[in-house]
Amino acid sequence: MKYNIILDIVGEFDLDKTLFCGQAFRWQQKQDKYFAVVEDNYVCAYINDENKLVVQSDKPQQKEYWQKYFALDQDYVGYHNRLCKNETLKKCVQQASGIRVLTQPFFETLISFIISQNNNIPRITKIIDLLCKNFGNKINDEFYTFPTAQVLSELSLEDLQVIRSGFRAKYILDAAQKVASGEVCYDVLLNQDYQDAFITIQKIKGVGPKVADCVLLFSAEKKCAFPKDVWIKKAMEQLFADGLPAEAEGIEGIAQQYIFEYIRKN
DNA sequence: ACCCAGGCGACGA
DNA sequence: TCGTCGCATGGG
Repeated sequence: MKYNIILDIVGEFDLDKTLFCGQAFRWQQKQDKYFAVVEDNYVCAYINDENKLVVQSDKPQQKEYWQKYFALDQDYVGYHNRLCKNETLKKCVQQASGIRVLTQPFFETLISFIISQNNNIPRITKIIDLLCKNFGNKINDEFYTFPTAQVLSELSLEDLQVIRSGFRAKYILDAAQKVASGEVCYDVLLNQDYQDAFITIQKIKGVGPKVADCVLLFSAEKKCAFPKDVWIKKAMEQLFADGLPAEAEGIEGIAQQYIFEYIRKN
């Protein structure tokens, strides 16, 4: 780990919850440190005794990249205050305080949430792990890069059989082909507003409203994306029968993380 | 043996 | 356009 970056934390920040609340699938905890491969960089992250986030890595990376990745460039004090004006949202925020919405690499996020459909988290993690070990680049005995769209786009369904992803394999190939060809492009999604990006990403087979919102929220910086899975639908019935409160307007995705964590615990 | 899992596409009305 | 159903696989 040659490179060392130290980031200031403003507002609530819970690294453990943020990495293991179901938005990311490739972080591993060892004692009080967390390890992963992000892009092609082997990374270790931890909170030091001055409550700063330390990010160590094998390759150089801009400080701004990690601020955005860990959402330390966002006004979470402001989000927090706004959401807590609503009593029900306040309960969710307090239960799940410190969770942040990461900004993760696009292709990895896209494929990960395609794999997540009609699936459970242990198996999602296992399939992603097999995908990286079979088609990514080796960093060390445990860690591999996430395979590129180019590499996956050249595979056949039989090649992909080793990851045991079932009916999702054909969706993975379609996503890889459309990203590799440029038909679906991250920079375009970033520049589109939410509504247009929501339509664009669903051109990929196996990407419906839920997966689209996950990719837009967890990678393409659309804070108003509001992924509606079975848990959130349950929460909406129980807690927000009249729809999301006005306090969440524009930051529905931030609220979603708190609500998701709350409903799963209760 | 069954049931379900951060959904989606195909199909019929 | 809307509701229903099958889908690969593995763990409980």
